[in-house]
Amino acid sequence: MANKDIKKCDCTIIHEDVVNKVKENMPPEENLYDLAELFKVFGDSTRIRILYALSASPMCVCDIAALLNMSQSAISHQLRILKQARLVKYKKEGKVVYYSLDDDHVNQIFAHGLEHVKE
Amino acid sequence: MANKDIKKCDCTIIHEDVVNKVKENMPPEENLYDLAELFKVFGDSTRIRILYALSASPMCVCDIAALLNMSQSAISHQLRILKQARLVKYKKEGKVVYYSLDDDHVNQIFAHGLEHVKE
DNA sequence: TGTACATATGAACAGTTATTCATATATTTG
DNA sequence: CAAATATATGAATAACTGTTCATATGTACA
Repeated sequence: MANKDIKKCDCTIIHEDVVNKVKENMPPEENLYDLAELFKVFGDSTRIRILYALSASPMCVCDIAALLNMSQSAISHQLRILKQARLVKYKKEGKVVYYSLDDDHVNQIFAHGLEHVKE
Repeated sequence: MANKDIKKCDCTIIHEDVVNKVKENMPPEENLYDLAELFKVFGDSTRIRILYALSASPMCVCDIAALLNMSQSAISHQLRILKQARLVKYKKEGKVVYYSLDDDHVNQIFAHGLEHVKE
């Protein structure tokens, strides 16, 4: 019953008890999918640099482009992705759009990630 | 001088002071690159599910494949990536290879990520 | 109203990536 | 040694992604 959708795997289930127990405690598929989507956003050095920059100060698009030495268009595209992931927010002042971090978790996720990387 | 490599950006630097200050406080390019590489590993739902499963219990390759209803080969390929990122370790016992989490940060990164996703 | 400028966006292209398939390696057991 | 089984791996392919280029949108100001 608990195994009814185990079929694609081409090998014997060696420890059925372990598999079933772990399966019971797995979070909903959807949560893990969303989590992967979130980390996918962090998984690009341009976006990481944008987030890091914004954690220091809100900035407009041109400033970010200048800071990272990249085209305005490239930055704008990436900001859209960060916006969709609710990681940055923006405030329009005339022609200029100021972006800033939208979430406290960002810094904490960063911190733990950096610990890992530095070891 | 601080601006010597600002050239690719096709727009005016609106707030040079902000840009320069943020630039001074940016971590080394290399660290941010490594950080992005780490998150890239988390940015796939198969790998996320493997990590989550292993956080519940060490498992062998066949068990993981059965649990996730995927081919042994696909799991093995992903385990190699997780191994290279030093996120999982393994112990060989006869024919069977047991994988387990290799890092405490994993759980903490997970936790903060889930907080974000659930909001 | 027209020009300049900050930002956004769609299409295209190049590079990357996850899975599959076939097969190799290694270990156990008969 | 031969057969069975657990795992690893290389090649191929399909899908995805980041940047560029061209252009559109929207605002300020002369």
